[in-house]
This record gives sequence, structure tokens and C-alpha cells, in this order.
Amino acid sequence: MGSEDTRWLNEREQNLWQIIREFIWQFPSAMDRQLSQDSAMQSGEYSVLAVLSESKETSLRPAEVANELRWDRSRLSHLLRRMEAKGLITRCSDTLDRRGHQIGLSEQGWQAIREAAPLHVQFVRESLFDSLTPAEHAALETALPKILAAITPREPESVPAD
Amino acid sequence: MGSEDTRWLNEREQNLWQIIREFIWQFPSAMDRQLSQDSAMQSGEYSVLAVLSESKETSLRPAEVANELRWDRSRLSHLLRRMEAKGLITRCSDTLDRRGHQIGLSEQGWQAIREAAPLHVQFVRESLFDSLTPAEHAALETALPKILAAITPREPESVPAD
DNA sequence: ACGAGATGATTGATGTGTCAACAACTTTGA
DNA sequence: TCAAAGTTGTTGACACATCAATCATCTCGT
Repeated sequence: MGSEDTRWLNEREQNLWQIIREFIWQFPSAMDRQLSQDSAMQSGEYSVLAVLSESKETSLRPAEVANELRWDRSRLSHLLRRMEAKGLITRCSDTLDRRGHQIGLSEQGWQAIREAAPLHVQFVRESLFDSLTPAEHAALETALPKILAAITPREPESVPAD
Repeated sequence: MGSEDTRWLNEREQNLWQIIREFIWQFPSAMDRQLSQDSAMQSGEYSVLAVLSESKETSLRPAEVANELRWDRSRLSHLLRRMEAKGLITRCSDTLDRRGHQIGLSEQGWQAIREAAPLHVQFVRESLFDSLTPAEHAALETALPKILAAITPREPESVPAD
């Protein structure tokens, strides 16, 4: 198990690894830049507003939002506190399950997402779609889920416990 | 310029966008998990150690490291302070340009990167290379730089000023 | 009906990234 | 030689993510 057995990356592999690292780093930071410049908003806030605005319900519970975004509850809780302070969302306690709350968009929140969405979609379209061919889209659609599958800690597959 | 003109994403596009978002989010977090579990190290620290260990020089200036990693100087400075406190790197003032310092690997830093590298390479190999076909590697190698080019704020291209 | 354990959500401590301001030094150009 | 401008690096304030601990409430089995 020593490092003599390590299969180091060859030059081609190093090259691709470098590209992926840059992509992983640059893309989110470019997206954050776009959102904060165009809409004075952080990408997390946008995500939350988007989930709320796309929901059929007028309000959601934090757990539903967290689940949709695959986020930690704690992270969401901190963010919701800040967003409520900014007046983007409203919170009221859930009458059915009194542990939880109902989170909804305030009028200001609606306005914020309405204003931000077109510019954000434009950024996504220009950076991802206009710059690639349909074949390249298809390639990403195939390759990335394979990588995701490889890094996802495999769960017990809902196999009966014995 | 109103939102009526916005070309919203169709279903296929939304699907790909969702995949990319998940990839961008999951991959770095899986990588951080691997590094912190296997090597009690954060990805930024690993990057710095890797740059220093791969360099032909025995020490580098922060600007060179920052340039190599395409990082903010400030970010690097904060990280170097923490790494020096942990004993991973050494710092001494540069005699030629006394604004700067020379950053080098301590013995402990060498040991840390030697121990961490095999496991980290294994993670990268398993998640990126073993899970994809050569054709898929090639596709990523083509597509991702195009996206990077689309999001990089174009600079004046070293065109003479008039 | 009741207690044990599960679940929803928050909080505080801590580590890290970002931004703007700054200090120290070097370079440039007259 | 000297002042202006540029470069290198640090710092402090702040925003955000993560982790463990905690509290309130619900659910389930008895």
C-alpha cells in the first residue's frame, strides 16, 4: 500500500485534471460575480429565491428547501436568517408541525428574483450553451453523472438489512 | 431589454444545468472530504504544498504561488499564515526584493505532502479517470476550456493602446 | 398514555474567502 | 537624485460554510 504502488497521473491526465480544477474554481466564482454585480445577490440567496418562486406552494418548510438544494440544514438556517433580515423572505410558524416554520417570498423577494432571473439565465446560456455544440452538451450530460456516481458515497441501496 | 426577451432554458437545458450545478458543488466537497479525512488537510493547503513540492526551486515567492494557482494574493497570504503556524512551511525574507518573502516546505510539510499525495491521486484517478472512457476524457478536454473562455472577462489582449 | 428515540430547526464556535485599505519597497522618468 | 507610480504582501472587517451541540416537537412501540 506504499506510494510505490501509486499510479500517478501522466501528462495527458494532468492536463485534464488541471482543466477540471480550473473549471470547478472559476465557474462558481464567475457566477457569484455575475449575481453580485447585476443583482447585489449571492448565489445561495438566488438558489433559495428560485426554489421558492418555482414551487407550487406559496410557502415551504426549510427542510423541503434544503432537500431540494441538497444543502445542510444549518447552512440554510443561517442564510434564511440573513435573508429575513434583508426582507427577502417571510417566516411563520407551521401550525401542523410546530417544530417547523413556513418560508415564503416577500414582495421584495419576488421583485428581487424577477429582476435577477433574466440576467442570470443569460449568463448561464452564454457561458454554457452558446459556447458549446449540441454534441458537447450531450457529452457533458453523459460524463458528469458518471463522475458524480463515482464520488457519491454508496449507500446501502435500500437493501433489506439482512 | 425586458424579461420578455429572455431566452429561458428549455427542459433539456435545465437538465444539463442541474447536472453541472451538482457537479460543481459535489466534486469540490467530495475532494475536501477525502483530503480532510485521509490527510487532515484542506484542499487549499494541499494545492500550496503541491506547488512548492513540484517546483524546481527550493523556495518560491508568494506571488509565484498565487500566480500558479490563479489565486488572490490576500487569500494566499491568510493561508500561508495559518500554514506557517502549523509548521508546514517556512518563510524568510527575500534579500533581493525586500518587499517579498521566500516560502519553502518545512520537513513536516514535505512529510505531509508525501503522505497525502498517493491517496489524493487515487481519489482523482478513481473519480475522474477510471469512471470515464477515453472519448469522454477528450470531450471534457474540449468542452470545459470553451466554457472557461466564455466566462473569463476578456482582457485588452495586450493590444497597443491606440 | 407514556417514555425513548427520531426529526426539524437553530445556535455558536471556528475556519476560510473576499474586499478594500494600507505599508514597505522597487521602478521609472525626468 | 528624487518624486510619482507601480508592485508585493499583509491586515482587518465582514460574509459565508461547517461542525457539534442543543432545544422543541413529533412518532412509535408498548
